Amino acid sequence: MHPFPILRVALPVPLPRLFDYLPPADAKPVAVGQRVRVPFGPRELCGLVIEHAQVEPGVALKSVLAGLDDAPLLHGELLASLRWLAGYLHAPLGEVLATALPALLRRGEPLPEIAQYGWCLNEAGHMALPSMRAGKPKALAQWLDQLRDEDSLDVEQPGWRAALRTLRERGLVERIEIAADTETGPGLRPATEKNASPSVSPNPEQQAAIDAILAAQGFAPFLLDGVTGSGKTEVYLQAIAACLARGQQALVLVPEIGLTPQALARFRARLGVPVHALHSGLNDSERAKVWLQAASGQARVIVGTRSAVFVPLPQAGLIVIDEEHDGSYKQFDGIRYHARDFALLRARALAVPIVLGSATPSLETLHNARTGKFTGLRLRQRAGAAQPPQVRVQDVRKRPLHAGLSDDTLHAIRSALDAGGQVLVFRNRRGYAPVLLCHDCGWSAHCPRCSTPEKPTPMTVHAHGKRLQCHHCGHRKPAPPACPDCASLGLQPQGNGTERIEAELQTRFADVPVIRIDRASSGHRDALQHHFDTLGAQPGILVGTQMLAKGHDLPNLTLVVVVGIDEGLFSADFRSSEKLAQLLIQVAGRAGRADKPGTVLLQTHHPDHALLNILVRGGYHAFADEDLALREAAGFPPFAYLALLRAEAKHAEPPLQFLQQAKALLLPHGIQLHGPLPAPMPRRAGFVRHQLIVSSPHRRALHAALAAAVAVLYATPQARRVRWSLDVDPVDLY
DNA sequence: AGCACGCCGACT
DNA sequence: GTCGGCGTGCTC
Repeated sequence: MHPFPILRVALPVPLPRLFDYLPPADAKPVAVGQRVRVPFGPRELCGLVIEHAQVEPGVALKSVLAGLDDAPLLHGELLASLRWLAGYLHAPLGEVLATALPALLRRGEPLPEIAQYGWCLNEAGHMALPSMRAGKPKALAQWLDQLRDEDSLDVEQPGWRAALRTLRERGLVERIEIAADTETGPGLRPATEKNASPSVSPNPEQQAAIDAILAAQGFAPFLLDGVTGSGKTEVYLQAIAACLARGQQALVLVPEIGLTPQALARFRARLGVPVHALHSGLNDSERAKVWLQAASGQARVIVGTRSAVFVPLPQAGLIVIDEEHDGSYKQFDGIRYHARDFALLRARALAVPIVLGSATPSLETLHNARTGKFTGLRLRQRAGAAQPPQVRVQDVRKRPLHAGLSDDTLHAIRSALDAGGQVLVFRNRRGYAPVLLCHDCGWSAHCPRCSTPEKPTPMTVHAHGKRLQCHHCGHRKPAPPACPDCASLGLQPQGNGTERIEAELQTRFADVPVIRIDRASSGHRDALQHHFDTLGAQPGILVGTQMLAKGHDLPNLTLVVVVGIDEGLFSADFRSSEKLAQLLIQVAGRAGRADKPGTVLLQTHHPDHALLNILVRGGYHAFADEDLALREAAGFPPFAYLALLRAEAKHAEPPLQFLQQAKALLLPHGIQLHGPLPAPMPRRAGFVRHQLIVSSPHRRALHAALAAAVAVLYATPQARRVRWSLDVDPVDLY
């Protein structure tokens, strides 16, 4: 038989290959990048055509049922970058594409309408205009003497709704679809001097950073390294404005917690063009629209969280990653991509500058800046001449503690409140107490689904001692009234979570509001904002976890208390000290304003700990020097490349067998292997977990080995008996 | 991952 | 006598 044309299709199944189909019966040509509906076993799936090929069929091919789009959905740079990503993560292309596409489009649904509409006076309107009474409708009618973009109404004509309704009822205006090249009056598109609010004049450091970014040609990675309040956003804004002025698109990635309505409002006000937000608050249809608006070039500025790194940028001019060290850029399940790293790849492919901003850059990024791969830009001045906070390490050994707080700390809180200030108490443990212990026999409450005889996982006490909850699997149950082992009534919550600290502070400082901020108390961003709004500028205390480390402005924050960092000082993971240092610097950066210097109080039982002292005396960069040296000596990133192969199942044998086989496959490639070993959390939600760490000082060697092994692993029968995953460049080894 | 086919326990 | 448990096999 002669070879004949076929379509190679990526499908959302965990199989590392493409599937071949005959063109659809209707004989309409299907281009690469178009979605197709195909039969797959007993079901139908939506896939994406990746290649055309001339192939001698080894098997009888089925036909594509239908092409779903008139034009390719993915093409050019984005399609090429996603193909690269699938290779880099050793993941099936179909799954990578399913992760990258908005859910609506991945399901094969029709493209939502994204046409933009404008309003203008019709003939009757032009006739009626001179004789209209003065007022809102007349003012709007005058403005609508030329076609105006619908989006610009909000900005240019506040309170337009009632006026527009009046004009419509009188039949004086009409709504017209705006084609991409239609001329519109000075509305929001394109940017104009008129509606972009004037920029603050940058200080010399900011100006130098802006100049460097604007002078860049083609791919140019920058690290914008500046402390809190040093004005990184101003640099982003000016770089974006310049990008818009060239008629290009800008993509801005922000951490999950950073995409606040205020931040968006600031971008909108300053840039004078619509800013398209892409975050978890949007529904499927809204997400798909923003994605398609980016693809069409209508969306000029896209601000989004991790998954926004997948928007098409046909006229790309700039990518910005704010708080580039933030952990939320890495996806921890499914396709484990790192949005910062993928953004760097895309910037290279798109030949545009990319700005990574942080007060506490990841050690990878810092290393890249030091070796000259990235251009380092420093901002050292705090805006408005704000003083850096004073940091005090407080030795609490042998001191009495009240819900974990020392007398000195309580006094400091009292003084700060009396001076009209606000206080933030930071503790990285949720709940009331981390452990429930029997004072008589030593029994303690453990999670039945996450514990092993060797490694029991305690359940955290919640709801003032009434409930137990496992923070690893979410398992909940009522706290027992008596010890299950000895029937003693002497069950005591041990240790202090945010809930207990809140209770303690409420009784001691009954005259001010005490507000707790953690995952349990503020489920969504609006609740979080509400908490900050209720406090306003009055004296008060905020108690919370990581969520407090950044984001919302507290106008009068003068004291930050950090409790319970000692666990973090001795954690075994190679990245735990980096994370702790970043957290401490970020939390500390929130203290103090122009006229009110801030104080940071670190309570610790290890006042002599080396990391703590380097950090307090020398700041983040001194810490980074030290930690980078340790990483180099120990052969950890950024001086080596890692991958983590994990497997879990109800019983221990299948994961071990699977990883043993993986080890046998990887061994001949001369890379370093560590394991298989029980995972640091050896059981979770009833699953036994093992892992194999794969590393090499050479990226190419690591990937060659992984590629060879993974191909076999997908086909092995052992793989069916476990849930397994490969994490390339794992952020930590947990 | 789904989904079907295929062989062994407690229910109408 | 059946409904259904999940083992294993396949998907162009």
